[in-house]
Amino acid sequence: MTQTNKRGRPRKFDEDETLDRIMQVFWKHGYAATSLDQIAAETGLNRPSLYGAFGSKKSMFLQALDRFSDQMHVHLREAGMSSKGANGRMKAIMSAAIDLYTGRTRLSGAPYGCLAISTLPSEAAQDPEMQAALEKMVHRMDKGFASLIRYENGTNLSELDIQAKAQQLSLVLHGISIRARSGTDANNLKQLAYSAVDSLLPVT
Amino acid sequence: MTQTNKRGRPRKFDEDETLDRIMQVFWKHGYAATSLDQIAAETGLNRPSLYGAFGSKKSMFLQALDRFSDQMHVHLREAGMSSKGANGRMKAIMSAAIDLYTGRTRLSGAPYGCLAISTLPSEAAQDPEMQAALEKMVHRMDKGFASLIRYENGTNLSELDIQAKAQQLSLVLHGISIRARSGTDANNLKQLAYSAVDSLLPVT
DNA sequence: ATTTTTTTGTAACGTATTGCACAAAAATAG
DNA sequence: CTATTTTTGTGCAATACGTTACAAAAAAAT
Repeated sequence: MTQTNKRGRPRKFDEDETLDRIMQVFWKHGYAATSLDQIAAETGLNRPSLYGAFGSKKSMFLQALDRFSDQMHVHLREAGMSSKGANGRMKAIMSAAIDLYTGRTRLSGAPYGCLAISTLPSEAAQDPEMQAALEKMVHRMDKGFASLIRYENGTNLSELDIQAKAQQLSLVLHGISIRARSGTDANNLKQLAYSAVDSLLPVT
Repeated sequence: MTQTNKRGRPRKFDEDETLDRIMQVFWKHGYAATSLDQIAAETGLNRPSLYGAFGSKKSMFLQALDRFSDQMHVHLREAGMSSKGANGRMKAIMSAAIDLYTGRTRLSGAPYGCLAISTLPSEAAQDPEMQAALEKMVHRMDKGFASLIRYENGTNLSELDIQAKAQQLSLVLHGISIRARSGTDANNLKQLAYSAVDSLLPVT
């Protein structure tokens, strides 16, 4: 198996746990306004150790982003399983996303919105890698919503309509992330999200 | 009238034109990643002159933001006058906003999305003034859309529904700003926006 | 012409930044 | 026990940052 006993001096920290803390710092302050000193203070490591484990600042950020994306998708997928029908499942997903965005989840400690939507746009115009990361996040969400609609669809919608509706739902969720970051409370956001779901995926 | 002849040495630059250039720099790079040296290079002024005219970096940014907000509202209001009916006017507004977000306007030179939505979220969590600025931008858009719907409404919608629909439309436009920043082209965004308008404000 | 007021531009200050060099420390391998 | 490998932590290098001081310059006022 994965031989965990390597040669040299053992690490003092857990890589995943540290990456979670790194994620929190970027989530709060954004990319540019976060310094490696802040990260070092928050994780308990010093800069050279961070460097050795995660590479440059940008590499740290992109790794934290990947981790966020994966954890968010697990979180939303679980929420979507708790209901039946496109409308109900999508509302459950929206509710879970809003809980995440407003700091009501183990994963998120404060109402910081979506890590990607809150931090990437300000970097995207000056760095193609950041723009690509943003595009990837958006498309991943589109794909997830499309596959849900496709699965629940009673052959009523064309593939084009499915993808259009999925993009509409992503749009709404991104707007909700902005509003979460601006201070709107969770109940208010859920009302908004639910009526958007009702108009896009009526209960029939 | 406003006596433009003041006592001391005259300014070498036009304040409004300079603020427009400052706006462009923040628009592209965001707040934190923009340095005063960049602004100085782009405006042709040196840092002390910038300081004298606009105050601190944050003060510069907030002034550029106010200017953007005003110019955008003029731009959208004009677009909304060119059509009739809630559906048509809102589509015209969406189209104008997307032109602005994708750099097809005199005001915007590149597909940088909305200045506020692209830059403020990453600062909002660590600075209450930035969060307040974001909230103000969002609410101003809500109010504008609500007043259009209210004006065009045939007494069919309650005041609560009007405000809900206005918030939905803001939500959609904010999501579109994100997508513009991620590289989606204008035609694609307009299709998205138009079908959102159709589902929220049907032609009856 | 002299004074007054304002802007300009150089220069500096103090701090914060990313990234790295290097020796000490801590583990395994032989 | 010795050699090898990896991590740790101190410290530093080189630069970039926002902001302010200050003297020269340029206009109006007296």
